[in-house]
Amino acid sequence: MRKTIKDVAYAAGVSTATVSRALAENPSPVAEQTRLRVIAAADKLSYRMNHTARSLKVRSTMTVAVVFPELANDFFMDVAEGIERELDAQGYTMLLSSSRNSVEEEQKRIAMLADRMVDGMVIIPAGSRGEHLRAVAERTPVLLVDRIVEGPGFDAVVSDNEDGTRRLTNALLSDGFRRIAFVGGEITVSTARERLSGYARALAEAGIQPEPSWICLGGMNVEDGYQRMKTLMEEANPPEAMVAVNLLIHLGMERRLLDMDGPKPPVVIAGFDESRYTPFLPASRYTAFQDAVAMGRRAGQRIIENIREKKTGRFEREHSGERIIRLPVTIHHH
Amino acid sequence: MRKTIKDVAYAAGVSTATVSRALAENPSPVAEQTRLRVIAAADKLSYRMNHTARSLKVRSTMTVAVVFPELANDFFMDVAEGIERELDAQGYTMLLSSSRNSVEEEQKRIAMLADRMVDGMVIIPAGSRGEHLRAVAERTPVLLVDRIVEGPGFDAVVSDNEDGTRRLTNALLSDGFRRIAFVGGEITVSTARERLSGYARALAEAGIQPEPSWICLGGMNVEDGYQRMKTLMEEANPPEAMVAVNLLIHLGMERRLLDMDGPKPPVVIAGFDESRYTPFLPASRYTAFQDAVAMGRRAGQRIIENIREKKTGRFEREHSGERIIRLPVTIHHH
DNA sequence: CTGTTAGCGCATTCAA
DNA sequence: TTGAATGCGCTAACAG
Repeated sequence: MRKTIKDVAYAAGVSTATVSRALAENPSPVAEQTRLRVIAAADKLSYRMNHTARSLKVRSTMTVAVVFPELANDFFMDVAEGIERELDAQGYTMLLSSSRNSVEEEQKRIAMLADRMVDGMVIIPAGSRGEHLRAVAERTPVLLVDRIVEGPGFDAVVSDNEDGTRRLTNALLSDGFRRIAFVGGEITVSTARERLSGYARALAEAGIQPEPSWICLGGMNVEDGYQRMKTLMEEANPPEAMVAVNLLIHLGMERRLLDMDGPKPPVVIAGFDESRYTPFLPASRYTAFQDAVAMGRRAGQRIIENIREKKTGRFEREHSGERIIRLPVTIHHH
Repeated sequence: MRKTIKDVAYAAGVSTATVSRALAENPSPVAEQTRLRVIAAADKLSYRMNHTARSLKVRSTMTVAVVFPELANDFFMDVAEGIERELDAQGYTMLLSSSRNSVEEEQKRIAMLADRMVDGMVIIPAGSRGEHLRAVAERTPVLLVDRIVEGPGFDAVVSDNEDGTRRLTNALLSDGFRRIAFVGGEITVSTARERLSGYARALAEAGIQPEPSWICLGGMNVEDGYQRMKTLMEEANPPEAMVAVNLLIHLGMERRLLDMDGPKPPVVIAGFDESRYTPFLPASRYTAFQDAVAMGRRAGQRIIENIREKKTGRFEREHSGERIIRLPVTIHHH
């Protein structure tokens, strides 16, 4: 059997209360001498605290749950790395799970995690609405990352998406392109919406009226990018350049180009996000780089702050309005 | 405050024991009528079980910890997806964390997770030795994935790495290449070792004696691949083809090719693993595909079996010898 | 079929 | 500075 605090108490010739005090993080009133005796006994027995029992008692697990739409996604995992580093530095543990791009699944996960008494949650929401988050958010600090949901109430750490596509589009305009398409995503997802907005704004500022066929919305996967590029290039007068809403779409577009017979059309793509493979994508000219790890770190700090505020009771008061942190993006030329 | 079992008992006019029985997964002896009353009371109060309290009592958290060297890695995350799906289907929750490629960190993580009473652990070991795993493995089922450690004692789910590089090399040989290099990894990592072995075996079977400079070992990152390709191509009589130990190395090699001035040398690469970007890598001709999600699923099943065996006491007995599952790899041509 | 009782391992009153 | 007692929320004997 695993040793308990009782075993240590017996071995050190003190009470369990004293052991608890001696082994506590924050200095408790214990004579230095007894503390040493307790510690000696503890590691002679290789005692390890039962974290579950402690959690039940102190009503805190020192755990932060992270719920992302999927795991196998470079951007998300960089964010997760950032979060974990920050949490770890503060003594928290990260519990990472996937909502599989389903709001329903997300809701289940969150409920289950709340049952497990996680101290806080960091969520990249699968959908655009946040009703199902509200209930849990009343008891547990919740922080949104990357995407926000409709209506107020949630703190968030996101990128300045509109600025990103605006600058991407401006870069293309500076290069002399005028017929610029936007290959986007579901308008329900905040990032997709904001990025569309930045594109539209840049064109408007340049006095260009986009043709309806230039704006392609819908799914955000590789296949969607492939199909849209196909459709676009089959037009009588196809666009000369395009802005891709994310890496998956971008990749799909490039793959379509790769699959085309005959001479490749000289289209140019400016897309959100980049990866180690970006140098190999022939049409890629500009990318809007989001520092995902940094975003994760900010999120980690933020959720810990919220957890602490809640503990000290300042939570309710200061949370009248939500705080949204917008991180800048960097435009890279290739 | 959150409702407890006591509140439900009071509302339903029964004892807490009855509530516990009525709400239990596995059918307990409760009159259907009282069960209904309890359930009604429970969701009128929107009661949710305190999972921590339950865990303390039943000494099981229904949680499996997964410790990987890093999170931002496509292969690992596909494995994680597979594990999670399987665990989820069986009612388990996955706790994912990173050892940051450090054995020391791995040990800390594992100890911490053991404190949290996880029911089992799935580990991709950061190092080649397993001493630090042994202690925890005596109390908690441990399963290795992708990589194995020295000495016996651990169940594992891995790929048939040797077969993979052997077939990769044979494919290159069939194409007429004779001067084939192996750009590998740390010999301490089992995958790297096994893959080297497959390459060497294929050459030996073909009666070819590799030149010493063809076998490049060491780090397994993009930069390492870059450097090695550079060195190889600076030789007087460089190899015509190469086998890459993994995707990162492969990528580094391609990048070096990309950076070279003048006409590109006509080298061909056969590498382990593939990604959505593989079609864009100019030198890539063959890949050895590992179904990472399937590997994860097998790992998930396996660890759950071990957990159940342990519970039923069969654990110690049947675990005299370890069981290593080797999954086949598929060779793809590009 | 149901209630009573007794802990799981720990932190924290309250006294001493 | 220390110990004894209490209970976090739940389940599992053991009676009835």
